[in-house]
Amino acid sequence: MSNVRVRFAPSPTGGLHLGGVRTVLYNYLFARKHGGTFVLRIEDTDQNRYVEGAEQYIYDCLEWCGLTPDESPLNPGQYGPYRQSERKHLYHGYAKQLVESGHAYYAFDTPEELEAMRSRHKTESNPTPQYDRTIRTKMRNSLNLPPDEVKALLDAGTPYVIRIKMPEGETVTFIDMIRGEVSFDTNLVDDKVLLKADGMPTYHLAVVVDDYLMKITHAFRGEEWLPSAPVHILLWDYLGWGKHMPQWAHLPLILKPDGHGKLSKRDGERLGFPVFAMNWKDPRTGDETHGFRERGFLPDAFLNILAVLGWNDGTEQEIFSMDELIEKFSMERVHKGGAKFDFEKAKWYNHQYLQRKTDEELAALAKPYIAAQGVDANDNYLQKVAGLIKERCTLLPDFWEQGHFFFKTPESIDGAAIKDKWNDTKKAFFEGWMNSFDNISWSHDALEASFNEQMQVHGLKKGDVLLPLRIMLVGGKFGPGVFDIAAMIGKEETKKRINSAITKVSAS
RNA sequence: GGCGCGUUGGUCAAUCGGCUAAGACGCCUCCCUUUCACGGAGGAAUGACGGGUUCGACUCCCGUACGUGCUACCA
Repeated sequence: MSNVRVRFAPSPTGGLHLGGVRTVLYNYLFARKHGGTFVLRIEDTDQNRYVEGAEQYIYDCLEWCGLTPDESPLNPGQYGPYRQSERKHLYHGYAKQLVESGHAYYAFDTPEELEAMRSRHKTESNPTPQYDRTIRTKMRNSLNLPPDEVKALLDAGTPYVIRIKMPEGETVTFIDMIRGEVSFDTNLVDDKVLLKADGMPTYHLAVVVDDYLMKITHAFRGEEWLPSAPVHILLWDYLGWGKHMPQWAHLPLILKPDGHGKLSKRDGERLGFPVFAMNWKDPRTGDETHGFRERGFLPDAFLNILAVLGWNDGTEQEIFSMDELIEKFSMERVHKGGAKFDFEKAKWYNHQYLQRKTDEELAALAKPYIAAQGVDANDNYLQKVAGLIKERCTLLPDFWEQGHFFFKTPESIDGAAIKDKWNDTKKAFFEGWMNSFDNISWSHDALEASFNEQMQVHGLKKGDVLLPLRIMLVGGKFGPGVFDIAAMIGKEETKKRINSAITKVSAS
């Protein structure tokens, strides 16, 4: 086991976005490839955003994907606790240490005062004034207040936050595994809050403290975190942990297929595709957001889709097994730019994965969808059906869509397509063919042979009766070979469907 | 507005100075199949723009444009 340790650190505020799953995947692949440890840490420092069930939902998603963490709140290692809310007592000391070393300070400004500051300094050219090196001299903080007054305020239990004191005129530079060298001017970064008035750390403090304490060696997160990276880099340094700082990689964003901006769950609902890994029902609003699992995606296909959304191995390979991904993945080959999500290609992947399954596996996968229609098919029959229709199936629910006629008599048939050129000869043909049923073995080949024989008898061609037969049996112009279907559904059912269609066509 | 990051066909993308610019999805045509799908063969479609550097630039540098992210006591 190497010393590589990575972590996925979601905040349990809702469903797990496909971008989040990709971050998990990349963490997982990196850990496996390097024989390291994959940690799941719950970032629940904002109690206002706590959502019932969201944490469990994350576990369920990871389980469905097969991306099980080596250490997590459910399976603690030696670096627990793994929920930040349970680590609350750890952070204050570090924040205080930063104040004492002069890299942070107490700020007593109330939300109202901050609000006032922002509106006071707001101008056309500076629409969002920041609490930065120029503003901090005008606020109520331990940098400006006399020491005894600060002490009095503290002793009186006045609410305060601790802010980082951004240095002046420095350039913070670091090497991102994907982007290479990235640098920031500290004059342009504000004094971020490190410890909130409720005693909880903000992300900025927590991520540094926890990554250090959990001995994280490589930190991967979305590109949206890049602007606050200098704060984290500085914190690692100020806390005296510089040489232990993880290597960073900021992953490109996943964007909307149309329009602009990053992909949100709303886009999925609007464009008709899932954005979350699994269905998520918000307990507060009751709103349900659709997931890939319920849409009928296979977890391995889903993961393959995400793996190549921003990464490729430099060859023409499109389909990768988990073992291949582990072997080939490298952060350096992750694309820098954001990628628009393409649902059509996602479906193509799922179709590919479906084709690679055995009929037995497909039957097991399709069974719940068939059962949901009130059909209790036996496994052997289901397997044969699966083998016959799988090329036509892209998503799991397609097994019913494409194969329902194997289980139930079609409720309605496209009669017009038969009636068009219907005549007594054809009627005689079908009756004659049905009469031959008792004299043949019920198989694809025998059915086809007797069908051809009857065609000769009545002077008909395939084009005259093959399509009508299909419609009689399946209801429309789709499905696998007609004789395969007849062979499967049996003699009585075949006769029943033909007779019913003849009656219907003759009557109208 | 400021700052960061990015920019190869409609989409995902290869290319690490030699390109007549791969491949995949999607689209179109044809073949196979008297259904649909699968499969096969073709096709249309790409380096944002302007300057450098270089024998040579999609590849390196600079600028511009555009896109995107951040700019909370949210993550």
